[in-house]
Amino acid sequence: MQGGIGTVELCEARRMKCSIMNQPERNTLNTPVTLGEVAQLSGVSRATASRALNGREGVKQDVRERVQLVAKSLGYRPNKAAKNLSSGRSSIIGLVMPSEELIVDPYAISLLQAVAKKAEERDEGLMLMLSHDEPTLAVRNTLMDGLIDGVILSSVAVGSEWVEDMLDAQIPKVLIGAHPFRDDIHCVNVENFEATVSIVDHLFDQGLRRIANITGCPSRVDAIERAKGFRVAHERRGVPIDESLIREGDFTQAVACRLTEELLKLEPEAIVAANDESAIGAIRAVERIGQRVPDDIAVVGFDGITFDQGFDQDLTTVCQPFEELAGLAVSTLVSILSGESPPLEQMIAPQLRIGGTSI
Amino acid sequence: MQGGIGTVELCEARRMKCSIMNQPERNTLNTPVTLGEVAQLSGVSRATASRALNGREGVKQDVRERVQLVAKSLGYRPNKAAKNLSSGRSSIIGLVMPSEELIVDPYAISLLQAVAKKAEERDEGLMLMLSHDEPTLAVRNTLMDGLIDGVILSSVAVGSEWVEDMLDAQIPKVLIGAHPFRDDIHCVNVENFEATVSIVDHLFDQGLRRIANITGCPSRVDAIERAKGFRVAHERRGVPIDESLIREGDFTQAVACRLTEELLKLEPEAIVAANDESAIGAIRAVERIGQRVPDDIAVVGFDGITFDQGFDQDLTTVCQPFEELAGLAVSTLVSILSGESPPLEQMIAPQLRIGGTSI
DNA sequence: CTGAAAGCGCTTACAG
DNA sequence: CTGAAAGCGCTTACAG
Repeated sequence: MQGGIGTVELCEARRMKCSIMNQPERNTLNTPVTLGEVAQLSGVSRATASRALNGREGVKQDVRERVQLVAKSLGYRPNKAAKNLSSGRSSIIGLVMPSEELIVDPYAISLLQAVAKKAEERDEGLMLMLSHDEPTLAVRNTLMDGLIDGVILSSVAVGSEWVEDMLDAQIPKVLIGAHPFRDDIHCVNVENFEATVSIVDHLFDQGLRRIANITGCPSRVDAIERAKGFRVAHERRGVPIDESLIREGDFTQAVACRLTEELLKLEPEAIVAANDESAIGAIRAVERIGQRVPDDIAVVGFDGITFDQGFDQDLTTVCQPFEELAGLAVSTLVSILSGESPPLEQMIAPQLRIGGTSI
Repeated sequence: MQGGIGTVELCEARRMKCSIMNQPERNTLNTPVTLGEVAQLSGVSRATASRALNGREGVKQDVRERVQLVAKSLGYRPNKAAKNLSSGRSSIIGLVMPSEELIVDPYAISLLQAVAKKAEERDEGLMLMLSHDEPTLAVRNTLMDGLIDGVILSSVAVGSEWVEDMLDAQIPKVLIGAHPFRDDIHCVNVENFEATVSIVDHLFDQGLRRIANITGCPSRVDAIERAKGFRVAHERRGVPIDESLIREGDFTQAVACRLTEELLKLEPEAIVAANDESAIGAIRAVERIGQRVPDDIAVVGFDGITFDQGFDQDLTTVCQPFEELAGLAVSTLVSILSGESPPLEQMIAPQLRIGGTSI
């Protein structure tokens, strides 16, 4: 360790400082190492140390390396509060989701998990902002408090008042999923439409023609897009649709189960459920009347989370690219915060997974 | 507004300052109001304003009120980074959960939601820390960064290495659920044992005697406690247990479904599932062989989240007091952080909910 | 390429 | 009861 005092001495100095000044106990055992200490031990000023550590240009290579080495060996971790205060960036992003959806919809949970992971990878903190009453206010406040830099929000809530408020609010944001009426908001989205076409095509390929559809909540864009995919797939192949086989679901097992009980009387050969939960509900109904999937009827879903759910059947479905989606959302938000102008809409094509419920 | 300049003038002043100094654009439209501005407009020093706003004693009543009024009318929001830096408290708590559990276990999600709500109510930010590889390290780092003050962790992960590490680490923490071998850690817990006794008693009251049990993961304390409850309930009533009716599950639908298929051959009159997911799996198995719940067999669960899950049956279960649990966890952590010594273990008795699957 | 200095917005002994 | 001042740990023009 060239230049400056040795590690041992500094440690000693720090210990003395602590005991002498009777520092108020911090949350950690040992007082954290500060930039000043790194600088001192590296024999440079705090300014230079800061620049070296933050990859700012204009630092001699050997100096940079020395500082970095010292920082590492000291286990230096920059104090985020100080960094935040002086830089204006907190490096925390908010994840805004409707509180109820989280409970009902495994999709929301998978998304949450993926965003948490990707945020961590980019060294961004993730503040959970489950919206109950006044989410827009809460977000705006948190933003004003300097606690978060911006938010990622799930479009599952698009349509509810608060999301509309939020979209209008001057808050750096990225939507996961699309908004039906607005194209002025950054969003990352999945090809719901084409993916549904391909899963219906898959059923056609099995020789199935009389296909039922349990749609999702009509207020949600993904549901609308999937419903459209169902129709267009038929049109493209010239297969007529029996309108009585199309029923409006709400993405839940319970409703899908009830709807399927009705549908089964019409003897469809397959059921296209708007999501995996609905597919599971459908399968339950089929089993209740003693029939079997896929021998008596094929069932397909959407999302690709049934396996994780501990569901015991190998569902044919479309796998949401959760991690890609989340990664893109995080990086898009970060680039907005950096003053860049990422594309307003970014699409990802999900993957079809053929399972045992359709073959 | 007595003392000091008027609101209009200050606003004017601020606007000028912004435009003249060509302030770097913050994340918000208008530059946030600072303590200095509140103080100036109130005709006091920043020190006094700070004391007044933070409810510190030693401020004349009328001064306090004036400052508070000014702060309110200006929409003052203290900058958290600054507050954090000078006070050493971030007012953010971490919620640590195993990433996988979140996907598999609705219990974890309900807990997450409840903790988010309660943290918000206490004006504590909630940082989500889903643990993948090195959670202890991540938590310790985040703590050292000054980003979080402490953590709440779910005991669903007790037994995994990282939790054990975490428990030993010098991190302010509260466990939700118990730890099998340690009583030196603050935890809030539910009466799993007694609750299970009471739900089995309920089955006895229905005249049922031949009762099966699908347990939870043997590594989890709640599973152990519930399994014990099942046994003790029998002992207390003097009802013999058929050991072949006790099977080890893992809290998932899939496994419970498979186990139930086996159990049904032994013709039990009822199945006590260790959680609602298992109960749902059991019901699926029952329906598959064309039998009905509760006519042919009664099924009960634990957790009380099936209703929200969109499950269409009214399950008899024990309702976890999620909000109480979460509220207690948050307040316990806060009191630890304040240097107080809350009780190490706090128990809550959950409520039995009689549904249509057992009567 | 580097450093001294000012500043981010708050809190808190220390004097009065 | 109140204020001037120092300090929390970092960043960033501004000079050299």
